[in-house]
Amino acid sequence: MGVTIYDIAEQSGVSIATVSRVFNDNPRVSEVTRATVLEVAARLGYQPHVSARSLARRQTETVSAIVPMLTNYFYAEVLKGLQDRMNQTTFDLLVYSAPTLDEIEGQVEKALHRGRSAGVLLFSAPVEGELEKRLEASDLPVVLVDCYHANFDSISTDNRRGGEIAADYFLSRGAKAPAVLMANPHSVPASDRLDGFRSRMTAAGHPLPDSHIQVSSTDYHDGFNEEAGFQGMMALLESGCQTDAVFATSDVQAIGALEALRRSGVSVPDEMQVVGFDDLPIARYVGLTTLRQSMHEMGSRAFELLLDRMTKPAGAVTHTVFAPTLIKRQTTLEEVSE
Amino acid sequence: MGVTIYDIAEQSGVSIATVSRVFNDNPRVSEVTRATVLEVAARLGYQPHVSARSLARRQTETVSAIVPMLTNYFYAEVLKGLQDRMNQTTFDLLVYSAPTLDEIEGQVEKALHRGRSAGVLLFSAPVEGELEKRLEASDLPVVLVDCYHANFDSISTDNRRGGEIAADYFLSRGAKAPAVLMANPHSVPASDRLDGFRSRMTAAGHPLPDSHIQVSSTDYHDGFNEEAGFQGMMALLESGCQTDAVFATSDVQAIGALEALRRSGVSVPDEMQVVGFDDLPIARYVGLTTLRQSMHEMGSRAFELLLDRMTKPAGAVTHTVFAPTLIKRQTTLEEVSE
DNA sequence: CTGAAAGCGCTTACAG
DNA sequence: CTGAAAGCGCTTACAG
Repeated sequence: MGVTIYDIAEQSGVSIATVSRVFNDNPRVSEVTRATVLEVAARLGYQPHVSARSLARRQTETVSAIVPMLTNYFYAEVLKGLQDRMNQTTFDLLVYSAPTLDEIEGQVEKALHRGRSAGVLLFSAPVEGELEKRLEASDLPVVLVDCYHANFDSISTDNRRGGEIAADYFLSRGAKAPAVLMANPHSVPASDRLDGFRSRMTAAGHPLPDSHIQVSSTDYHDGFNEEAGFQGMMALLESGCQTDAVFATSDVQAIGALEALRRSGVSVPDEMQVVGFDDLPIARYVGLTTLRQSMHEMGSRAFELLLDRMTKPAGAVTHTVFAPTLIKRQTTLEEVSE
Repeated sequence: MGVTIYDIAEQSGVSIATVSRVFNDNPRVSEVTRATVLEVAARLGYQPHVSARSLARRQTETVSAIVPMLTNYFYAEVLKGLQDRMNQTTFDLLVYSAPTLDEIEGQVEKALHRGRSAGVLLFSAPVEGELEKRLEASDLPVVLVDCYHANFDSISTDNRRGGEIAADYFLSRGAKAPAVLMANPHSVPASDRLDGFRSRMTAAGHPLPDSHIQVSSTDYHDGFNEEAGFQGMMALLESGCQTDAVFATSDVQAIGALEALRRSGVSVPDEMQVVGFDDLPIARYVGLTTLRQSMHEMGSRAFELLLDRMTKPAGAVTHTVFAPTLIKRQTTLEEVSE
């Protein structure tokens, strides 16, 4: 079948050790033999066998990413950043998906499987209990993305800060009775966004009543979905509370809310201001004011953190936090120049 | 480091061959030794080494997918379908991205690398020239997704039919001067959609003038992006042509177009009807009439085709085509019950 | 600078 | 039902 190192050795008149050295850029090979080996290899279309190489080297060149759901734009974009950075290397990317909490452990188990990958990127997972133990027990490098644990490198957005910015912005624009469209409470990013928002409102003397917090009624994507935003907004409108501003914990929820407002004939931003979170490409096209996350950069940095950890397994644990930035558009402003 | 087959053999008092047989479900092992081997393995936390296994077996349990861009919802959803199906097996998924045509070959080369994967899923790639040769030369199973080549199994949406349905629908609703927001012409799916639409208009005695075809001005995602739809719609409005209906070759383009219409004060659907393609989750929330593709199912079927091909390398080549379905919403209808 | 040899951790005929 | 042995295709000290 495949051309092996033996074929090349034979046709080049050298030993397999020398052929191997050539392909490992070992300097202890004369220029002339290097050239002939390369020439023969090219002629025969030789490629080193991936498995044989990792077995002998005791190390792979693949990285595993475990994400809740590819169809969530946030994960797709972070993975894109990861891939773009990885393309500068020879690493390959294995992608596992774990939509629900109980699936995470199983996928982590796969990713951690002996000989499978050189490192693991775990997305948006609460690292505790069995999962925590499993991760601690492994000697593979692990980087957490969009979540946190003191003992592992992590990278995430400052979600709490995002909530604070949203609250401050509403306050500065004179909102009297803001509400929050909240994803599932067990989602750490969502909770942090809510906490930041709430703390700022309280500090400003406008504590957020529980009735102004609408938790996602549907679990899909952890409550980060259009339907949840739509239903939440509807419930808010029907409850009769005098809400004049809504902070949604994601853009997709905000978009569902905008549709609810449109159908209900509530004008945006006059009667209701809306702020989302993420800054999806589409946000611009529905004129959504939102908090932008640096998704692409999170991906590329995540890979670099993993590389660092491979090099220095015992180095100090590091936590990288990106500040979200407020992007103002028509759901809060009348006039916008873009 | 890791626990090997030797450790288990020793502690179980059997040979490594027997241990191996147990883990390969070989029936030629007595129940009692099987039990003790399993017990010892569990106690030691044994996992077969992935690379060693594939080297010895001369086959891997990973599949490679090469997609243009994860951030494109279509690909994310198809991959989701793929993963869901793969999760019923022990296969893992390697994901490569090739945003531009000239990157495809390089990524295909990686995926085809000796010992890397058991099969390749190639998305939306024009299989011709060097790429075609490379694929033909390989003995790995290949399945094309969202593209076509006579010699390889493929799976795709009947894009031409989608265009026809859109045209028929516009005609039935009395549109006088439809226009098309077209993605990049080198995109085969986009061309097919346009062709179907155009042929039907011509057949009905309303041939589509070139001035009514707005080609994407931006290359991002092959012209399948909001900005392209926005600019295209703007150009159409400014051209002064009496367009009253627009078929966009994707939902994202349609959404950009809707924004352009909103800003220009053109009412939808009264003055302008809009139809997209894909049926993204968001389509429902902007009330977009569109042609739905069975993305998830395409993914799962694609994997099954690959499995079939692994089993029967010489079996007849097969082409699976999904019919798109028209989903009617507010961008063409006044009243909709959802 | 180069080669012979051991080893990476499995699988799989071949005997028994 | 079980074991000894060869082999998968590399890498890497160890000699020279």
